[in-house]
Amino acid sequence: MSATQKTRPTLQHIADRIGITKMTVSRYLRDPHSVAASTREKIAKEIEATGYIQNRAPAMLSKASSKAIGILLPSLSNQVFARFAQGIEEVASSHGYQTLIAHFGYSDLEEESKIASLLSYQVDGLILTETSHTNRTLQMIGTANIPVVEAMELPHTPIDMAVGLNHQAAAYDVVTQMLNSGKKQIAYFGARLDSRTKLRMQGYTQAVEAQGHKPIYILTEAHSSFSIGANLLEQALNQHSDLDGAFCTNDDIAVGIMLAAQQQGISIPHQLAVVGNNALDIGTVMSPSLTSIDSPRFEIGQKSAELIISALAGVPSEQKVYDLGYSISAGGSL
Amino acid sequence: MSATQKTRPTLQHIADRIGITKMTVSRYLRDPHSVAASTREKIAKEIEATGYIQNRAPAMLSKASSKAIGILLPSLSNQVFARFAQGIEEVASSHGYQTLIAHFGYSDLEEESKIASLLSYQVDGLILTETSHTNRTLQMIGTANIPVVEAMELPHTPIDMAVGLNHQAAAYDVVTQMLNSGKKQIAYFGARLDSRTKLRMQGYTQAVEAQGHKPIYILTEAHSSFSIGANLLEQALNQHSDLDGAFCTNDDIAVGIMLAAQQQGISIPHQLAVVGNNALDIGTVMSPSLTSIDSPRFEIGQKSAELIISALAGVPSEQKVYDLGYSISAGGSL
DNA sequence: TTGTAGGCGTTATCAG
DNA sequence: CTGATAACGCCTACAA
Repeated sequence: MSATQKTRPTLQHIADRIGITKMTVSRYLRDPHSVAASTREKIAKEIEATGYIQNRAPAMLSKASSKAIGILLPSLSNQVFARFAQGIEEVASSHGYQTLIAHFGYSDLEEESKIASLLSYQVDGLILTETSHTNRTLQMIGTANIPVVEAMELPHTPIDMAVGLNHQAAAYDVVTQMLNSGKKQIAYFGARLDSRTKLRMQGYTQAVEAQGHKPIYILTEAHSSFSIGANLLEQALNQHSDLDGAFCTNDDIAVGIMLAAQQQGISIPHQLAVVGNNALDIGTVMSPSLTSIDSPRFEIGQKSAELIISALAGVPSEQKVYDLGYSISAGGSL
Repeated sequence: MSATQKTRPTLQHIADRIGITKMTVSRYLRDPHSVAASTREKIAKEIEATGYIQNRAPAMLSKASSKAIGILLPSLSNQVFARFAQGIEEVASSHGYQTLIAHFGYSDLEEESKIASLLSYQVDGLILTETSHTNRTLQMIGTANIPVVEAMELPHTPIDMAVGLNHQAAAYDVVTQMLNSGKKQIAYFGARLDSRTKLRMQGYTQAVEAQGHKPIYILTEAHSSFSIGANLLEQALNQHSDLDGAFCTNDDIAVGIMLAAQQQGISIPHQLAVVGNNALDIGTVMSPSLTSIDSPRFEIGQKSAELIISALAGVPSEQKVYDLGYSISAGGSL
């Protein structure tokens, strides 16, 4: 902790103390065995003593490469993206890449600003989690000329690559199951109206209309939460007293609905079937447990990182869009 | 989208097309009114057309400044840190600073590696969320010579600055309330044993011992979750059939306990009082609602960012440790 | 095995 | 108002 010097140590500092040139120190850092054993020891000792920290700025300058992948998450408060980020990081770190995380609160403009920021740090690749972008975002990504993966969905015209699942089909499937179980008045509960909420709504609508029912939408612009779920149920019951099913854009809302329903003595699934999305842990401790559409988030993260890294290694993937599927986590709420 | 050039546009490219030097373009970017009106228009047009993206690498090289603040979060799946990050970003962005987020899964070593990474990108300041660090972490921070805030807790010997609250006192207070309400066999439920879990445990222990009771610890190394809460309750009831209170390190565990208890017909709070930490939204939709210790996370984030930015502006704060207090969000579970 | 020269993109400084 | 120059720290390429 004897910080005699005010400035961060550089290769030059280390070299000077030993009486060699910075070039030798640079070589040591990349491959310790490329320098003489005696030199090696001296350098190692000095690096240890000074607490030298690598400086990526020069590499960013000369090669426009930062060994970093930028990750854009819609929100930090949504547990869904934690496993996704872990999948990315597992693959990235095993290939010597760092990850830089930014979040944009489901806002196009905020996404644009965060992407500009990440690009200004010369990230080598980008992993996005929305498929709707501003024109300037698209332009920046175009000029940056780096590999980009849009994760979670399967856009018809991806910017570059995409890894995700068919949310619409998943919704169609499970809503059809609900109908087949005898439910007739199923409402769709959505919040925040991001693109996945809309896709699920489409799948829902197709399923109910296919059986001759009218879709019922209970929507809010608010950020989703457990308490919003509870509020939405109240709103739905006021308008549709014969409601017997709830298909929810996520588990937060689904759990909020279950808890509110049970407090009113509505039995689940007998009087009201509830289905969510994302299969979060909380659904498993509910009674009955929550039926939810599960997605391979960790694997989507892994695959996204693999695609970026392959592209950076000069091996662009032939296939541009990967569908990693979904499963239905069956619970007692349906 | 006519990407004729493969390389990212630079100031030089833009200058060449107009027939001026890059220096003028550089000036324009920092202050558009520092160049002649006619020049200004030409530059603006060209920047718009090329989709120029700022490159921070040279600034990082020459001034060792990146206009970025690094944030280290223990976990992305913990909702607690979302508001905290928002508080930081609100202040940072209003001062022209970006944020770079990394997470370390409550691991010292992972924290060290993420800090090394952030420092290699020349972040101008660091906001940490743990008070236990490896020696190498401390050394790196020392040599980096940048302002550092340890947020959430109130360490006795902060690295530099700290903003947080007294978790131990909060725990003492609320456990004392539990005891005063007539509970005698209160257990502490902890997971993952991070430093805040330990502080709360100390406060709990002091409170129960002050009234002549023996502390009961129900702990797990596992990552906390709703289902872990349910499991821990089962374990606790096996060992202590007369359990009448549960003080939990967080709301995930508390809610898991409440749901599991209610499924067994245990009435809350009559037979079992439950108290959590963090006052998450889910607690408000439980029935009864969850009593929980609430913390000013957004404000902690704001204050942390303010301290960093003041220090960077050359106005170091006299006071090094800020206690932002806590409140008890009263619910029916106590 | 180690050293020297040059360059990456931007900005501070000084000159015109 | 605009231009020329040098510097930041590291790595590639070449030289000894």
